[in-house]
This record gives sequence, C-alpha cells and structure tokens, in this order.
Amino acid sequence: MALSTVKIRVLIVDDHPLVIEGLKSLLRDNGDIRVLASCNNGKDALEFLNENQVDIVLLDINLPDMSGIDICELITRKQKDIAVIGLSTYGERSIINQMISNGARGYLLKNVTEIELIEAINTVYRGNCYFGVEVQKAMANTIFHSLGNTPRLTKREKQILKLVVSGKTNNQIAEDLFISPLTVETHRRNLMKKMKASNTASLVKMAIEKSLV
Amino acid sequence: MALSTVKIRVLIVDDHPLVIEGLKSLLRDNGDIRVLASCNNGKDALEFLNENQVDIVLLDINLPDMSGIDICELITRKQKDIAVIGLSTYGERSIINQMISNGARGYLLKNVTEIELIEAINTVYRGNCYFGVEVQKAMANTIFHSLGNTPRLTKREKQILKLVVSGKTNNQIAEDLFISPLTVETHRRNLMKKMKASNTASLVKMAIEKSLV
DNA sequence: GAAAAACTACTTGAAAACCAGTATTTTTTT
DNA sequence: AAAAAAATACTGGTTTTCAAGTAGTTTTTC
Repeated sequence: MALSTVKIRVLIVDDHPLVIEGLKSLLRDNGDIRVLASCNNGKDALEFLNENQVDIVLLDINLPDMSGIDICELITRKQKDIAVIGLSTYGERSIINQMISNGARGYLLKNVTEIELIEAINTVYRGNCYFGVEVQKAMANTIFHSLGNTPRLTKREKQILKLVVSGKTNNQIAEDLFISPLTVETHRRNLMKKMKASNTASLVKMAIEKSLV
Repeated sequence: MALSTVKIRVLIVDDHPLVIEGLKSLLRDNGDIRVLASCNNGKDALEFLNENQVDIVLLDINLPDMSGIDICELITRKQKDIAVIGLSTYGERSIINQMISNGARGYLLKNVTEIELIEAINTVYRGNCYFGVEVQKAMANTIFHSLGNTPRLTKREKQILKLVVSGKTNNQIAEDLFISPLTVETHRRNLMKKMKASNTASLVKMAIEKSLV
C-alpha cells in the first residue's frame, strides 16, 4: 500500500466525537486513505466542501442542524464527483432508499469493521456502490415488520387490488375483467374495509407495504 | 449425524427432473434428512401432503399447473406445522415477499450450495426462517432498478407527497400545512405531471417504488 | 346437501380528485 | 439587480371515488 502518491481524501461528518475518533483510528494506518477533516454539523461540512477538494464524505444521518439525507442531496447535486457514504446506527430501508435516491453511493452501519470500511471507501472511490452485509440483513428484516396481521384477501380481491395499484379506474378494471363497474366498486370497498384504508392512497400504500401486489 | 431416530421428512416439488435429482443428491448423504418423494406439479404435491406426514416442502415457484405462490398458501393454511422453502432461479423481491406472506419460511435460489441447503432445512425445521445470501443480494439489487430517472421534487412537493401517501385528503393536508386546499391541489397536479401518474393510485405506487416517501 | 364464503350488481347521494387554465408573491440562483 | 424556480391561490367544470346500504348467484367447504 501507499505506493501511489495520491491518497483518497475523506471528510467525516458526525456529531459524536467518539464516532469521529473511531473512524479516524480505523483509517489512520491505511496509506491510501487520508482523513482531511471532520465536521460535527451539516453547515460546517458544506462550507468545508466549498473550499476543499474531497473524494469521499462519510456522512452521519442524524445531525443536529439538518438531516443527512438533505445534505447528501446538496453535496451530490453540486459536486457529482464526490462520493457520499451514509452512516447510521440502524438499517432502516426507507432511509437507505432515500439516501440512494439522493445520490449516496454507499451505506454502512456504525458497527462496521475496519476491513469493511476500507473496502467500502475503495469501492465507491472506483465509482461503484457499496452496502455492508449488516445493511443487507437489516433490509431483509424489514420485510417481517410489515408482515404480521395481513388480512386474507380473496382471489378476485387480489386481482382488483393489483389493477387499482397499477393506476386503473373502476371503469377500466370493469372492462378488463368483463364485470360491472359497480361490482368493481363493491370489491374496492371491501378491500378498503379489510385493509383499514380510508381512500385509494392508503389502500395502495398498504398493498405495497404488505407486498400484496 | 444421524444419531437421532427421527429424520426430517422432505418433499421436493419441481417440474425439472434435473433439479430434483440435484437436490436429492445434495441431501442423500445427510443422515438427518430424508427425501420422502418428489412431485413435478402442484396437484400431485397437495395430494401427497394429504396422505403423508411431511416436515418440509422444497417448493419451486414456476410449476406447470399452478403458481408456487398459491400452493404455498394452500399448504400453510391447512397444515401450519409444514415449513415451506421457496425455490427459484431469480430473487425477485415481489415474489419473495408474496411467498413470505403466504407462509413460506425460507427462500433459496437454485444455485444454492450443499451447505446452505442443509442449513436452510435445519433452520426452518427448528421453526426459524432462512433466506440465502444470494437472495439478500438480489433483493438489495432491486433498489437500483427502481432508481434511474427519478424526477426532482421540491421540498414542498415532497412534503405534500408524503401526506398524500399517508392517506390524507387535500383538505386535511391544507389544514396541516396552513395553506389553501387549492394550493395543495396545484402541488398534487404538478406531482402527477412530474411522476407521470394519472391518478392517486399510481402516484402513491411510484412514490413508494422510487422511495420518495 | 346444507352452510359459508365469494362474486356479482344495483341505488342514491355526497365528497374528493382530476383537468386546464391563469396569476401573484416569495425564494433562490446567477 | 435580474432571471428562474418555487410556492401560493383562484375559476369552472368533469370524472372518479366514497359511504352505506340491499340482494341474487355461484362456488367452496364441511
């Protein structure tokens, strides 16, 4: 290692000094990586990035002044060459997904190992994406939460639910299935009652959440 | 191994003789597991289960007569003590989720190793769930598919989108945000245009798909 | 073969969403 | 300071959904 003259420049953004120290310590001995600085809030981080060349930002999700998700967007919108790796205690899918759509190229939990951390930094530096094993596990687990008391739907109800989710109106569904629009509406009403939804929006949300479509 | 007198009784359901042979071969040398029989369609499988005591069903998703997803439901509804492990070539999230909500306790891809297969069978036999590493990877990958060209939404639009998805009406959203219901409707219309949605249902679907909520 | 569940279809009336514009004010960016 | 983007609010009319019932037919299940 450390044969190349250019080191990967890293900025750490986290409001816990302990975490910053931990990350620095894990990266200290690596000749290819150099931690330029650390910030403990979003404002400082954005300022630093305006005045310094950075390759990778290790970004905590929970910051005092603003959400890491929003910061991620601000960073990647302006400087597309900066790779953001999200850092968090939990592997909540919705957060991970939001980070990804806001341009993050990696996501790690805070119980990350040295090997994983370095692998992640190298991987995203090369332009790829990296997601820790623990993240993947956590994401798999979120399925079970949404499970639980899924109401039993009939064949026809499932069929209609799928068509509703796909954006079809009652009339279009009726045409598709060769039944009366009034019948479709009855099914839709029963679906809403079963799923405890008050309108189409929550019906669709629950259907997707419970993976019925 | 094979110290216990009771072996785990397994039924294999798959329409490819090659796969059946492969699975049998992988399990042959294991003293704790016994493959009772194999079926190549859903009807035969259900009949066999009616007449025989089985602990675990290795169930292919693509069968000639009926979907593995439906069979899974039929099996677990009647005999809750039977554990179903789904088998498929691809790790499509929607299918996996459907299998889970239909009572499956495990899911494996067909490139499964001997070690994984035996671990899976033992795990679900003990009442737990098992999902292969490959499955988890495949599921993580499905995020990227939904990514791509996500339209850029403004702060307010995101805010309103969230409230729409949560099932609130325009009037309720207006109250929440202290703005006119008419304004909310304008935002909603702009959202639909940006997301290319024709109604609430597809707006919600896309919002969740693209993880904007 | 009886009972239960599912599928079908209707009525009537109200509420909410959708369509297609215009237009002013506020905020952000250059 | 000017331009662009975002947020605000309106008119007026159409379509779709929601609510709350009733009720006959078909299919499953016991």
